[in-house]
Amino acid sequence: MTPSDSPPEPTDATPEARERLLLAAEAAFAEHGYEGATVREITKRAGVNIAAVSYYFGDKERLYVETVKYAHSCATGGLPVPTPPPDATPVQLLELFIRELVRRMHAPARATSMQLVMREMSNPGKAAHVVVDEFVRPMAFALRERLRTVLPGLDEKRLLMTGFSVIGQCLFYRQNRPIAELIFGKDAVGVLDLEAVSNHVVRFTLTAIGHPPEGSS
Amino acid sequence: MTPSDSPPEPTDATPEARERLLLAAEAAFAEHGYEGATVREITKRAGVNIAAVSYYFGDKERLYVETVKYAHSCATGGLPVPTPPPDATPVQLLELFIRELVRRMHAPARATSMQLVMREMSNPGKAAHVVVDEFVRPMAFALRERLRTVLPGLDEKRLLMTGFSVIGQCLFYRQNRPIAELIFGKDAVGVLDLEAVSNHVVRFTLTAIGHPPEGSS
DNA sequence: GTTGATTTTAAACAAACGTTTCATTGCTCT
DNA sequence: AGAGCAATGAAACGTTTGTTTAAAATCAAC
Repeated sequence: MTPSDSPPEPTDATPEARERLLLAAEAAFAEHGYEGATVREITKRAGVNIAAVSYYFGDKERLYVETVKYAHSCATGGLPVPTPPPDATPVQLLELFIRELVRRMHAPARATSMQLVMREMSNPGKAAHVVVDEFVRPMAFALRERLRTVLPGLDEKRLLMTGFSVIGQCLFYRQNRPIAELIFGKDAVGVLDLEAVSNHVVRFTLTAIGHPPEGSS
Repeated sequence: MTPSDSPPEPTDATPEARERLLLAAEAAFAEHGYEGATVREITKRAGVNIAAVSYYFGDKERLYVETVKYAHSCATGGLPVPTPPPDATPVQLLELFIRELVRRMHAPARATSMQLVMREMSNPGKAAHVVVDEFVRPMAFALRERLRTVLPGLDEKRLLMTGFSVIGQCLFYRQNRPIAELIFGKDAVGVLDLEAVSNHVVRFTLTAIGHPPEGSS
């Protein structure tokens, strides 16, 4: 009958309707959440018939999971963990890692993708473990190992919290920018671009762990 | 007919049905969000008739706004901004402020209240500006002023980002605990209680801004 | 040009949604 | 007791939801 219940397979000859559906679903789910977004709105925005979601994905929930995966692959651009240059001190490695972290959070091109992924992370559903397994956990573990190298002898508990301090700083600008703009004004927050933020987080973090950068005023 | 469109007034003789409705709505909205929670589920959990939401609040949206306000007042316990002791150095004032911030984020008794408020903050809707105006903005401004006292001469941009670094650390444990548990295990994150977190955030922050506490190993 | 599979379409489905109606209850005054 | 008002109850309202149906359209292969 139809390739509905099991995905039509990434046979690489996937029709373009499927892709447009994913694109529209990404925007809708990112903006209104799973329950807030309707399949009618999604299919309308994608320019396909409403039955297409059943045809290509089976139902709304499987469309959502596939959309989160799709958004995640778009947001990360395929890069797993940033590859460090061979000759670099542990502190420099940590700094590069933080800059990469901030870059991924900010990347304006993939804003909606990131927004959807973040939404799923705030309220972990059936698609969360996929993103965690193949993206977040490797990043978190890599950060912890780099911190461990810089801070040998620190107990696991404080090591974990130090990592959370780094991630917390980075996540803030992604998760709470609307509120920050509501408090301090759109202009005041708008000037905090990628470079300003990453410079600040690097300086703040390195100073906090006892390895202040050179020109730390 | 009924006191529906305008609230029945806090005549202090408010019936107990209204309160139960708010309580049930708080839990439902916190767990499933605005669109995900249904008035049937709420009224069922509250043990009242479905028409009660129309009778007491007019419609679902006004119930939601009132619930967020209610949750906010519950979460903050009525305290506006922590009152500092008269004899305290600027750094001590900042430390006390951070500890208060962490305490408010953690407070397990008001967990659902805080969860609902945070959910509204992540996706600002019609109830966000109320919470921002009478709770978040005063806190944010107070934090900035205390940072300004400790760090005189720092330009506004970096002052803002320093505040975001503090808030970002505190928010992390509230907004991303489920994901953190998914990554590192429930046990590893569970041991990070209020005291451990506030001690860490204080030490991390004070060190980062060049005022390390005494016993900073 | 016809066959057969794949994709798209319009229409309909039952279920759940928020909301309203109206009758009924409980209570307080006179 | 009876009138007036606040509160509750059961049932239905019209929409919108996700999903399905079956016919029409598109396309490749023979």
